[in-house]
Amino acid sequence: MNKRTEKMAETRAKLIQAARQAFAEKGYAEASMDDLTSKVNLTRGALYHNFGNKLGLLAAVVDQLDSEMAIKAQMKAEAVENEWESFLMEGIAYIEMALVPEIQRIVLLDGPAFLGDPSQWPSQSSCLQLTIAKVQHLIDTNILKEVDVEATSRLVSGAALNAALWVAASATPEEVLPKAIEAFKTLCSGLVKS
Amino acid sequence: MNKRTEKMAETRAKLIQAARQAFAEKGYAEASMDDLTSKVNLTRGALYHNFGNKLGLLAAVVDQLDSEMAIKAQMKAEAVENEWESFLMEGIAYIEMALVPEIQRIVLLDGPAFLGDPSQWPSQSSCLQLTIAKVQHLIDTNILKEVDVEATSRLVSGAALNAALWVAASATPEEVLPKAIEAFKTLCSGLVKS
DNA sequence: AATCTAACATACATGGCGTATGTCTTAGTG
DNA sequence: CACTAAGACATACGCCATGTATGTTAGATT
Repeated sequence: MNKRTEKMAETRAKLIQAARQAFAEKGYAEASMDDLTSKVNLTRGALYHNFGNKLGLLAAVVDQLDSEMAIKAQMKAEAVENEWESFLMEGIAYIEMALVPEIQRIVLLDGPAFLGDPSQWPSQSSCLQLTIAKVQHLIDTNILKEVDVEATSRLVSGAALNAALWVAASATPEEVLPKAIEAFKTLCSGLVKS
Repeated sequence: MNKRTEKMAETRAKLIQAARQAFAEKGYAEASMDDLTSKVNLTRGALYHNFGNKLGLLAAVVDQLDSEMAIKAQMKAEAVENEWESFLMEGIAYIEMALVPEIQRIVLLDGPAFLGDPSQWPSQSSCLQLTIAKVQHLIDTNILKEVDVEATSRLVSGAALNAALWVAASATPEEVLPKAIEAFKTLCSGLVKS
């Protein structure tokens, strides 16, 4: 049982890739499963066998994107020495990633609408978990006020994502992005111990 | 041409009301237009005549809810003397309203997913406009730092809405709500001039 | 009063999802 | 090395929902 699992993993990957493209372009609701499967020379049969239904495919796609986002954000954050600056950099990384149409459309818009609250997702939203860990650490090291960890994390990530939606919808994203980042920093400064 | 427009306004109201209920219960995608129209003794004919298509109906519903939200938030905010406290109260009001399933599902989840970014809606999102005006005023009166108005407003409202999503998804909303409010206040404190 | 407009209902066409069934390849077994 | 069992995927079908095209009737216009 080697050649079979190998091939199955390949078709799963193909379907997820096709779905990423289709969902990003047309949105989850308008994406046809016949279309996206045939683009990788498969049929809906493969899809239902591997993912159960259309929502299962969306969940798989969201999971993959979420993981990729968390990795990138962590890398960007780790590149900064200062702990507080590192925290801010993570948030800024989310804002910037949320500008990518694929992420915005699938993870930020369709994801919550069709899969429910991100914290309830199977992946548990790696991004959110990452932020929670970081906030906890900053509280432990006496940098942040003693706020509620989960609540603060949700507020911060929510602010970042919403800022990104605004930037992306604007006519001149390149011009407003720095403003969003600046406002984000200012807002977050309310969390630091004085 | 009086009795006709009168009756048409009535059917529009009936359809919007039915849609509010259907969208809130099943979500926009899963709501059947045959079902919701027949619940008020109409057919899809009335719907397409009045709203063009299913998205048109959603837009009308969102517009109505958004207006109601803005009014409520303003009332709550006006009840507070201190300008800064009043601003916070507005945000808190949004958090609390976002706990109402109807608002959460339709305005916060399905709205952005199917209609796009709220700032591009026909209603232009009264809630957002309200926050923008308030932020501008607080900057003018030298209470807030000189941040970018739009960016800050988006961040603040985004934080509030995301906090609400978290509260609503939690097992014990009554217990987490105060935490969310507290965290919101702390976060916003970063905006005040020191 | 006659006609015309428009609000709404009815009927039809299209397409998508989900499931049930079929087929073929691969892994295991004597 | 056949033979069988199972799983991965394709094919075929039914159902339902949206959107549109066509009717029908009530009310406005003259």
